[in-house]
Amino acid sequence: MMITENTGFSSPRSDAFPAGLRVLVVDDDPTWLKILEKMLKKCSYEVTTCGLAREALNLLRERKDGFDIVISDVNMPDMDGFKLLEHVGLEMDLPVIMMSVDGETSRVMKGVQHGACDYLLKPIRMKELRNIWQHVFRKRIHEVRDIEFHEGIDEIHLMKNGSDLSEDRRLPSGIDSFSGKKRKEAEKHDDRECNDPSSVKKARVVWTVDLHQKFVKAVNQIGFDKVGPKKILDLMGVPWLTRENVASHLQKYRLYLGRLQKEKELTTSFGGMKDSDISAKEPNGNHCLHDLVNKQQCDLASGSYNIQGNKNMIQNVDLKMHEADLKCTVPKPMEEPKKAIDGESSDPQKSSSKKMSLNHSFGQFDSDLEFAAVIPKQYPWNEETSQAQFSRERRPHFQPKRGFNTLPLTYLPENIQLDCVQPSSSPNSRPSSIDRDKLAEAEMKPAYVKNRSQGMEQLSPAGCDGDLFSAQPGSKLTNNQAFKPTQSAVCSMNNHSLDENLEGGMESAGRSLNFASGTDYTSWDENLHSGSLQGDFQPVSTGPQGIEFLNYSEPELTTEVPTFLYDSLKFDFEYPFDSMEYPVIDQGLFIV
DNA sequence: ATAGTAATAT
DNA sequence: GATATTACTA
Repeated sequence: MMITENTGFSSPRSDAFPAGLRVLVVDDDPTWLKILEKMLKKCSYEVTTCGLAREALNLLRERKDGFDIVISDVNMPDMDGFKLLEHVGLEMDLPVIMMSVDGETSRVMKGVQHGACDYLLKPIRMKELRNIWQHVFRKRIHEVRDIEFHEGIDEIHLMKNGSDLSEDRRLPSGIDSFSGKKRKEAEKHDDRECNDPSSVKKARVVWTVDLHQKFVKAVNQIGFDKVGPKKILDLMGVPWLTRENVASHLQKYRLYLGRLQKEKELTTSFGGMKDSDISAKEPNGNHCLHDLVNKQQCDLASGSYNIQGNKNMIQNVDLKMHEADLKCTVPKPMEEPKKAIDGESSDPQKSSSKKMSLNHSFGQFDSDLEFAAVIPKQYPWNEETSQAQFSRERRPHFQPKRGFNTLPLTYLPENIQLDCVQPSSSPNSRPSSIDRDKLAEAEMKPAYVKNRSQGMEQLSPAGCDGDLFSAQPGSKLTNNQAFKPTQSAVCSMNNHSLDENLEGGMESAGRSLNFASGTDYTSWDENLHSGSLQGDFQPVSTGPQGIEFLNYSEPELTTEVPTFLYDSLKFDFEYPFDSMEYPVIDQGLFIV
């Protein structure tokens, strides 16, 4: 399929983070080996450690294609790190990163001269390890660059993207070129290794449900008033994310929240108006909106469940809003101080009122929203692009030799479609408009709504949803997907969430999610929190993901939605399903 | 010098 | 529309 990549290169998605990159770490100090292994794994890399240089060399010789990059200490008893470097350079074209405790220029120089692609000073930080993959891709990049431009530019490009790696101790670009000598030769080899991943380019972060969940979680933990990209980034524990990525997402998130608020206000004050408007579009269940609005007004109301309702509302509103507010930065809601907010932690008041207010919505919505937000895109069926995204999201497997990368991409979409989507797909024929019209379909979703809270059910988005759906392809899926079982589960959850929301705004969101997801709530929660988990799970997920996905997906679909949700948390692949479940929400989330 | 945000570009 | 990047402020 073709994706609409801007890159002009052939390679489809360079976006994916190269999870699974096989790294060989060589250091005579077992402590460092352990530390590095841990850190690298956290970065989603596949790590092999080795205490002896000779042993490392043997390993490399045995498994010619077994590694993508080598990180070696300079000082080692059995063999000088430089020696190893030399051998590796001669016998294989693998990029080698040298490291040592001291940054003595002469040594660094030596490393560079011997072909090291980078030189790290020992207290090595995650930041520096995160982007070592760039060395692996550099060749490709070079190639690409040739196509595109001159050399220098590309490199710079890379550096930028990748980034941190070199930040601290990065060697001059020249160094890279050094190592480059072998690279040429190696290129052929590398090509194979790195092939699929395709060219490098920059990775465009796809905010999957999983990521967004982490994001929200982090936001909640930090406290709305205190949130900042950096803090969020740290809490999220996703190694390959940059502060900029988070900042960007945060912007979007705030925008979204702001919108929500605005809408709220509007609804509140002009509920009638909206209704009328809405009614105009969809006469049927708009009254719900009013009710919803009212509820929403209460911070609690906004609770996750409502979310759906909200979304609907929002969407409706959006339609209107768009024109005027879309960009308005103003939206920041200053309305309520957030009484509810305090619930969480932190002191709500200090920070800007606007934020606070937003926050409210944040937490609550987030949970729900998260799913919704990303999901739509993910669905492959929807668009080719979606596919691309999908793959990326899944993550970055770029493992050259491993087959899984391909797996997910290929089968995922199809399978999913078959199972879940199909209906939707067939629906292609049926236009969105139809969807709306079809209350029956709408009913599906509404089902949850009803279950949750009777009052809410009015909201049942049927009417509103229709719009939403129409708007986004994902919605279709959701509709189709909506299964009775799931719904029931959801409903129960929802109720809980509502209560909770009342108590503590933010948390409620998280909880609600959990509930929604069903069982594993805790586990996933943890995942979110602990970066380490992430790291572990991510990589793992990569390999198995595809497989698991298959297994899970089908069964779960039939059985229970909630399950996958959890799963999804653990394994990205599942998302699709999840998303399916929470269609409505999705749309609403980030509609912006 | 860094972090956050708004604005703008892709 | 989503995300990246830039520019500016604190």
